[in-house]
Amino acid sequence: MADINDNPYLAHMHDSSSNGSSTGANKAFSQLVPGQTTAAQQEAVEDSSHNGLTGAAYSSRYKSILAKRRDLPVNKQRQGFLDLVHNNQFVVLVGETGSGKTTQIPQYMVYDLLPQVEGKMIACTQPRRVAAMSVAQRVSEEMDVKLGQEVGYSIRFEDCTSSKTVLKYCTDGMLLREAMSDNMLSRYSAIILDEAHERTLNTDILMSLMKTIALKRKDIKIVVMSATLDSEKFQKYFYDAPLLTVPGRTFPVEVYYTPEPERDYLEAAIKTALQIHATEPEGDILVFLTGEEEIEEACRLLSARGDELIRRANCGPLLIVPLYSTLPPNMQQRIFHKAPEPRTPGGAPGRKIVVSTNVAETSLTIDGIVYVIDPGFSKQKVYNPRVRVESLLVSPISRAAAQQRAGRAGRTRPGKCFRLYTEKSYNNDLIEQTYPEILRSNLGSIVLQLKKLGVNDLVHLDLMDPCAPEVLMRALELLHYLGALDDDANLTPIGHMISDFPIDPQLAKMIISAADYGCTNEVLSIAAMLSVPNVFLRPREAQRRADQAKAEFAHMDGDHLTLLNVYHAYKGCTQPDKWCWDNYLQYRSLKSADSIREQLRRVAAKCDIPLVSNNFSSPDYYPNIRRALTAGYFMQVAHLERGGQYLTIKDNQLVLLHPSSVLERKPEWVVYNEFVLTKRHYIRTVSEVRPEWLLEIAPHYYDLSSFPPCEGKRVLEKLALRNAVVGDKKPKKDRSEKKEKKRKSDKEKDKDKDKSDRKKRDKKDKKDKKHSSD
DNA sequence: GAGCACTGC
Repeated sequence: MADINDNPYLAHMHDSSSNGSSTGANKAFSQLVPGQTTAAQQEAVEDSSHNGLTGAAYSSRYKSILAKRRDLPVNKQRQGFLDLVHNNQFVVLVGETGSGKTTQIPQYMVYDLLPQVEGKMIACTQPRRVAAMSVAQRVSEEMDVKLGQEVGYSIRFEDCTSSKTVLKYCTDGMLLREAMSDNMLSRYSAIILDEAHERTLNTDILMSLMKTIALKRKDIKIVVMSATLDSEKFQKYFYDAPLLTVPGRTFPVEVYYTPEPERDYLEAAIKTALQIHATEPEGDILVFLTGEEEIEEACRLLSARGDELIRRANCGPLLIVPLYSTLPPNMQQRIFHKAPEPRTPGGAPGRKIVVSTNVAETSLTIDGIVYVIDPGFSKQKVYNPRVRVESLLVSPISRAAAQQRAGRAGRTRPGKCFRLYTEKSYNNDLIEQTYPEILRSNLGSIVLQLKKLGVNDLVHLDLMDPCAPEVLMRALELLHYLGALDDDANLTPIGHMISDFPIDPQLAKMIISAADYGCTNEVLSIAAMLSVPNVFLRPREAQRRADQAKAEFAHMDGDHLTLLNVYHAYKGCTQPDKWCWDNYLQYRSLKSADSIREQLRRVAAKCDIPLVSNNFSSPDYYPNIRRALTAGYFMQVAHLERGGQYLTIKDNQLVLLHPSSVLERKPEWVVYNEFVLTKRHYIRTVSEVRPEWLLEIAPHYYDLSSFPPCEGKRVLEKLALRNAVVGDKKPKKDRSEKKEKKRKSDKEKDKDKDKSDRKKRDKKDKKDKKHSSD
């Protein structure tokens, strides 16, 4: 291998390590019997002078918080909850906003199961990291312990727990990862799944997993908590589990509908907002729109027309604030600013208008909102398994989402919600619930995780909403081509490794293959850069300057190597935030790429993947990186046809290079990272590849007999023919090719073997699919 | 010659 000093991409590399351990004596809650406590007993322990977990005297703050906790709606049902938990393995709990379920229920479980005595922890999952962190912080205060000791949290990049931890808040993805190495979750005596109504991919998988675990572990308790009244579905799914309903603590919200459908919801939203400002009493406004562009447009119009209103109608001043996730953090902070003061003392009050995407629906809470304007749309992810493309579509929201939006008006006092659609439309056109994510996603990564979790029969996988068989087939097909699954759909050694990486399977395959080409260091950086939101900024007012800045990083072989250049330059600069600003780069994305790279590096090291680089001056330095790309993304290749347009391989989709690509010269063969479906079909993040690599690296996929006719096929055929003629003279073949060859010949042999029914069915499905995609 | 709802490991 090369001298590391030759390679500018490695200048940043350094090791890091962390360690921490501590022990402490616990005093048992001597009068309590695990799994048989009463509310009165629990309260007596809480009321005593000393903390049973730490042995220390309770602080005065503890006592004042305790009084407030006793006042929460959920506390009135403490005994009822304990009765249900004692007599059932599964309990479903529906609690609206303000019920206190997220903070209190896990504590009741601690007092009931006494994890400090029994040696098994209690986990409470959250869909989002911030929630896991902030709730753990709050609960550690309520229990009068130091965060990270008895009460902690565990999220990606941060494990804030210790050997003393008895209650752990974590993201559902984190618990799922843990289950991959401990299939029975044997460290836990209870799992509490919070926000289950959101039906995120990870929650759905966890729920299914909990059913399997519960069958084999009669000692584990499972509480599923949700905020909606859609409880019957949850009860039924969990073997007719009992239900506990806890009222919330919010203010009433009056809902208004438009008498006629609105033709232009953007215009209607702006009009409504200004009308509220002119006629309604003090209180801030929250407007829900679908995306960045729409929001910026609305803010421009609002501020122009607002100014006019202020001049002509003597209204109060306006503070107009856009809100979407890619907005820089300092701009996001503006949502917490106070509404402006009247222009003159005693004049018309000022008002804040927040124009937001869905972030304000669940992730972010803005205090002081009294009026909500809901046009009834949001951008939603949809997955089309036929073309294997996930895309974002503006779609009508569900009734549940509409209720959630309306609820945002009643957090501090009674509010009003203006729906820009008719009541009839609300009742007849909107669906009850948003389709769960699992029905709208590519499942490649999920199927692999399930395999790792020990789920072998995916067809009969017990999900709350079973996914479409075609989506499963697509996932199995992808994993099979990547070499992650064998012909019996069992995990291969490579599959085990891929599943250890918390990224798309193609990306993981790319990293693993990079070892064959001596360039794991570089490919790790590229994989990290591909795992974060777009790093290139292009503000409307500085597009040319932004493009020039980007051109400085451009690599002639394509966008992947351009990303490598950016990452390297980022690591080499002294003032990263300023440097990013000067170069029109998203600092947040680069920082996050850096953490992800470190995580991937650790996983790679754990898998014994050598961390290596080629000699930087070698002519093969860059081609080898692109070979590794090909090893992961050989299924996402496009060929330039004579008409000057690209056709994707096998699917024969007409696509264009995305205008953001640095590739101006249209190479004949390209791999792409992403298929973007908007007004046109684009391929984004694209690099040139050699056709002979395709045949070498993925001969099982580039089996030309199964190819639909196209120009690209003819090129490959000629190439294959030539290879066959000169084949014997070519002594050196790379390792991965040999491996693939062997796999393929095994596959041929396998065809003659006796097969199980399921396997036959799988094969048949595959064949059918091939026909349909022709 | 264009877009990027939102999470998460």
